[in-house]
Amino acid sequence: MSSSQPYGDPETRERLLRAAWDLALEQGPSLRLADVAARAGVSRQAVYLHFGDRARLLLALLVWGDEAFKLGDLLARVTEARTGVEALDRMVEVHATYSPRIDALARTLEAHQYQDPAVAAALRERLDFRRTAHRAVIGRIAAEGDLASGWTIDTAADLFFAVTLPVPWRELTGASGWSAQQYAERVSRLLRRALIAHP
Amino acid sequence: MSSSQPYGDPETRERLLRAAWDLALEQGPSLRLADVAARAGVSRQAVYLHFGDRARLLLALLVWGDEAFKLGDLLARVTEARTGVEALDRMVEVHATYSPRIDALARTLEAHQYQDPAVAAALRERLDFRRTAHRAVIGRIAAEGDLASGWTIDTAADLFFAVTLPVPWRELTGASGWSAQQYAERVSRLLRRALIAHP
DNA sequence: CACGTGATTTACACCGTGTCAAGTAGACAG
DNA sequence: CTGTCTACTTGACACGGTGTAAATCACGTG
Repeated sequence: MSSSQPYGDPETRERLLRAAWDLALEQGPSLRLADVAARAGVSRQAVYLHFGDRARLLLALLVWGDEAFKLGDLLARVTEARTGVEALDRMVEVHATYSPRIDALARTLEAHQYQDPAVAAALRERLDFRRTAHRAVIGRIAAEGDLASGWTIDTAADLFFAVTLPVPWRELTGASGWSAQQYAERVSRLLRRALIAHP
Repeated sequence: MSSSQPYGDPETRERLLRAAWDLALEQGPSLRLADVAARAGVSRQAVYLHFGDRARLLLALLVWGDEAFKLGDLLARVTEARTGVEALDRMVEVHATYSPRIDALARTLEAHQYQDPAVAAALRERLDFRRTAHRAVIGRIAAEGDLASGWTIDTAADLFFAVTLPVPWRELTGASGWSAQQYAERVSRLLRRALIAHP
């Protein structure tokens, strides 16, 4: 049964998503569907009836997380910034606040992208969306005449995008022990000094 | 049987490692031990006799790759640089040339780190080694008085380390289409402008 | 030539995914 | 009260991959 045509009780679906989310947080990326079902208080087969297979459950979880954490509202704050440079700062802040929330799921998806082309495609699509958002910020900075010499919009945008990926965030806030605020400050400083004409 | 006490014919071991390497390159991170064995012309169980389990095969592969591609020689060029800033450039060049060579294996290890604590630990150790190497370069830059204001050695080193991780490299040279030379130039420029006092 | 030892194979148990068929409990209509 | 539709359960099973145990082979040595 496909997930595009929802099946079953929405309440059960919600319980399954919450259960999967909690388990991803607790037990990391080795998410067993039997555990998800048990946590939600339904049979393992109910998972298949609701989501079809593991990949679609994970993708539903991604959408569910974005809504639960209001990613749209966060991104709106970026476009509402008064200058491009301020938008850059705010974008880094979005990463600082949003990355920890979805990190457990992000790792789960990263782990499964190799075994499942559908997961890989969804992840690729998400990264491309992300790149576009960063490019828009850099484009605005360039339009305001604040892009430092030596960069094109594309190269600067790609660097902005790459530096703020989840993996570097994970290293800096994990192994390096940076707080969310420190991450935002230091990454913003790095990018401003390198990319902005008059920082 | 553990891999610390090598087992069996070294030639067979070498054939297995080559087979695993080739398969990682061809088929990506979903490396099946049966395929490795078939490619090497031995039974699947020979893999277990030589390496114990999947994790130890992958780790042996990592060491084998470092030797085959002379990682030590590349890193020596970094310490031989005449200035810290030149060492930074050379370190970025090392990533530009070395990352594509071991990318297939890196992805395989990244994919399995979640299922296998031994792989995760080995990867963590490698990242810590990498961080130390980057810290040494930044330390040298600071000693020469070229570290820009606003950074400590630790924060600058962590950023240097994080920006040059394999995942950002993969995005920039893959989805963004940068050549190895473009990667080296642009990442060096980013880091010099942000971290160096008089770039 | 028997023999032991190291190298390797054949056979098997296990775990998680995904599928299938049959059954059940409750809501709702006639 | 009967039928039927939905949501889910139960139990079984095939498959693919890992890791293990037992049997077999190759070969140098007495």
